[in-house]
Amino acid sequence: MALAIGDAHTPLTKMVKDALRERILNAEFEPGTRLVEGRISEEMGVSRMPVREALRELAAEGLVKIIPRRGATVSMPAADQKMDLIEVRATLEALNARLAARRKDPERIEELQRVLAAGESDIEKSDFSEMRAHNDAFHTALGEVSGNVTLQDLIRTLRDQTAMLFKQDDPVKVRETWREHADILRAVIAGDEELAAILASRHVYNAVEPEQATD
Amino acid sequence: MALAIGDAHTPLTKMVKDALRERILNAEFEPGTRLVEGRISEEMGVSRMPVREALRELAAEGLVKIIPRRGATVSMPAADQKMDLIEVRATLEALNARLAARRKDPERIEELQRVLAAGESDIEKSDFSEMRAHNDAFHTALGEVSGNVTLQDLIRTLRDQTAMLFKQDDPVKVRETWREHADILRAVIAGDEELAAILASRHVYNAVEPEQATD
DNA sequence: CCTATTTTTTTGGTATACCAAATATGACGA
DNA sequence: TCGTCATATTTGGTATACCAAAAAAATAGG
Repeated sequence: MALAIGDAHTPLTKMVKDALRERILNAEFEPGTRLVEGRISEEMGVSRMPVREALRELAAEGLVKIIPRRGATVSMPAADQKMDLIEVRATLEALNARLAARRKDPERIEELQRVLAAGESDIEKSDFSEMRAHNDAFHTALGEVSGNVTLQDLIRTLRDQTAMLFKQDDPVKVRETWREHADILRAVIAGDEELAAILASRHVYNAVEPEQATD
Repeated sequence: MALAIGDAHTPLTKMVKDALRERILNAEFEPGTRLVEGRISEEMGVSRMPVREALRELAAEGLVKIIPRRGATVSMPAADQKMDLIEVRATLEALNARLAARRKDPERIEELQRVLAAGESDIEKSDFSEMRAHNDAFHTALGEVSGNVTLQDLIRTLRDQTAMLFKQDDPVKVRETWREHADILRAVIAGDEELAAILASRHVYNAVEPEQATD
């Protein structure tokens, strides 16, 4: 009993969450499986509270579905929701780019250029983990150029929700990705709202839709 | 001690939340005021748990800001965030209408027409509370026509966040609102994505910006 | 074999109580 | 007066324990 990974001092909620997430992603728990609080808490040797919390958070991430009075079940993310997510995210990223092109705050733009350069140098070094960080940084910075905090929050949430569904770091694709970043930034600097919006939207579809669509 | 409104059997969390919300909206608590869990729970005669929960929910609504290890403070929504919210909501409502016009599920459309008729009859009867319910129903139904659940969720959240900031039921405006609903529905039925999107977007600006909105 | 009823599980919601870590506050000495 | 250290508060996180309402499972009846 008790969690296999007994890192004292990391919140139990997080441990429970990670454990569940892994099992879900490993298909150890198939979609539709009921996740009974009591059972999990017993199995992991924690009280129900951190389990509840973990389930809630997983629900926010989209891995679990909670129906009132029915409890939590493993939800099959991908498939049906996948296109929905992409559609929404593309739309918001487009709005974001449009606003960025409209406001184009000089300082933030500089920051963007810095991140862009960093990302491009990561490609040379094939440093994927740095690249991922810079990718996030680029999108974050772009969000800051637009200046719309609400929008940023939503996009971040959507990014979290799609993150694990479509993650992959194909060397070819990565190069493509940063080329697109450069294009978007160029459009933003030029103040071409329409172009920036279109490029940003397309960027989402490209990054997220590998080759073989599961749907 | 204890909540003034002692409705047994309504969750304490909700009572706490409502009480806090009211005081915040009444400016009894000014923006920036610290909301100390212990103090509130004592004052209202409940334990800290429902207070925490209430604060979290209020944070989700945007009335309160929670900074890690710093606790909750009253945030001043409106002003700066207002346009952000509207911008995002308008964009998403536009996407929603666009998708609705694309898929136009016959059954849902019927539902929409029913709600539209109900809303229009509310106008005759000047039944504002019914009207508000039908207004929600209309938007919900429109969301269902589009078929994008993710989108629906986001829009609902945004609607919640804007609800109390811009609420008003002016008899004249109300008539306008339902005329716009009719226009949107017409565009959806006609399958005119572009028009539906534009009308839906404008609808948000109109409903939310008392004077007028020509963006 | 299917349905109605009873029993057992679960979920939600809450109280109470600790504790460690982080923050706020106040007193103190430079 | 100012920076620093000690002390008091708070927040987060968790355990444990109840309870009512709702759902699921088991059982009785037709």
